[in-house]
Amino acid sequence: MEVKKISDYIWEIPTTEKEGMLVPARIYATEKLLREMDAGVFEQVTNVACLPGIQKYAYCMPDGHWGYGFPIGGVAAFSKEDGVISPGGIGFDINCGMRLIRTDLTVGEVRPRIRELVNLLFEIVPAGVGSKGFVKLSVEEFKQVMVRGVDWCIEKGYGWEEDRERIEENGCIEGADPSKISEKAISRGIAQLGTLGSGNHYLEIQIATPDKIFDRAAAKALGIFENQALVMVHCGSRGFGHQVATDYLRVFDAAMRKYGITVRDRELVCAPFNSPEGQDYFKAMKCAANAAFANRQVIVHRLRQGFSRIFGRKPEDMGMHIIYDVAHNVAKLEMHEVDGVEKELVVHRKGSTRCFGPGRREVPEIYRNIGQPVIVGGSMETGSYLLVGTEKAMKETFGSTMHGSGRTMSRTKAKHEVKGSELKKKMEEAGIIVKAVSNSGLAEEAGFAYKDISEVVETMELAGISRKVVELKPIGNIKG
DNA sequence: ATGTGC
Repeated sequence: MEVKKISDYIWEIPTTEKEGMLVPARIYATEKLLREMDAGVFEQVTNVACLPGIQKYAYCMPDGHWGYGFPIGGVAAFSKEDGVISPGGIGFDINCGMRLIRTDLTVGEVRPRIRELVNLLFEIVPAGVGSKGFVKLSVEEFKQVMVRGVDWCIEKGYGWEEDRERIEENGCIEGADPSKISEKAISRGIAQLGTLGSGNHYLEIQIATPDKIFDRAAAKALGIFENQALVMVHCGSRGFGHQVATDYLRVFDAAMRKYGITVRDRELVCAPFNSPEGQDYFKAMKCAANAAFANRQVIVHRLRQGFSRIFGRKPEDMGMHIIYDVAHNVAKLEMHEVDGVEKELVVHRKGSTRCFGPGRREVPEIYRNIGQPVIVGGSMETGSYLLVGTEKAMKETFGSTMHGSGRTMSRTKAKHEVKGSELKKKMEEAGIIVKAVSNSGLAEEAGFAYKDISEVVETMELAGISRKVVELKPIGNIKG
């Protein structure tokens, strides 16, 4: 495939490369990361460029890799009037996302208690496939969670009033409609509030590395200081979102025939955004997104309790404020400029993060002059980053950046490369105390199975899309 | 990612 170099960090595949491409495809990467990308990325991103109503470019971020229909690391914006919505552009785990919680504690206070802390958090935050949460809900209450998200949690005592504004969409996307949710999705999701899940989902105790605070002013505004302990949470909507995606893939199969849409790959199944089917999925997707925000909220509530038990102080006396919460698997209606005209677009981000620049009204007032916080999770061995969005991102990528490091090795291969028990020992020697539901699950997440997070983050920094604030290093990890 | 294949 012909890949044109636009800059040191942007590569373009022209519309002449594939029949039916409506816009060019753009990949953000260094030359090295581009070379390492699997062939699936090029195939998939150019397939996406063929979807009806796509605007400007089909994008892939530097952490991109092969996914269901769309690449993971993908961004695609569609016209609200004559574009589509596609579950494959959002992902099965609807509103999979990251949340970062600060503390006033230092590494000196936390490290001596880390094993105790990891053991307790593992006990009070259920993890693993099929795990059940501690919150018992009636069907009516679960529907309230779908509609009200974090607001419901705060009302029930699972959080603080201030938490709301420190979450993308304030933890509640308007317009969720539980009548668009199947019985099966309800039965899968009803007992899962406050659970971590499995795969690459985790809860991690991290330290703000002193020589890795890149922007002092932004760090201060975000409540970051040298040697500070923080907690990062990575999880989504569990079996509930998965079932919503499954349900609507089936609905959309029929809708495609009805509306005469053809796609290059069956996994790109979609429906016109304005069709009844498209709107039903959008409303159901919002239910799952709100349930995921609520899931992370209940987890935060429990980890505040856990810290309290270990350190003998109230969470509010330890400064356990949420820094921010980002969704990296979701579609949203947003205003963006296309050919000099402000338009409302259906922006799909799948394994990519919104990174709005300073001044946008969607950015919480407390952060409005530094830009939207972006939480990027690396592998459990390497570390993570807190970034902020830029004005340039608004112009170039519909205000979007990467979401993590991105896999380079299959789960199966990773498991053959290292034994979970050995990896655990190696991590503990390196100062990371880990407690996982399964050892084989741990091996799948080994650092060598992922791209170098620093290189991925640096790419978007040099491209001017997101700016580094601080690098965070793990000292404790709880894994499903 | 996922009651880890329908």
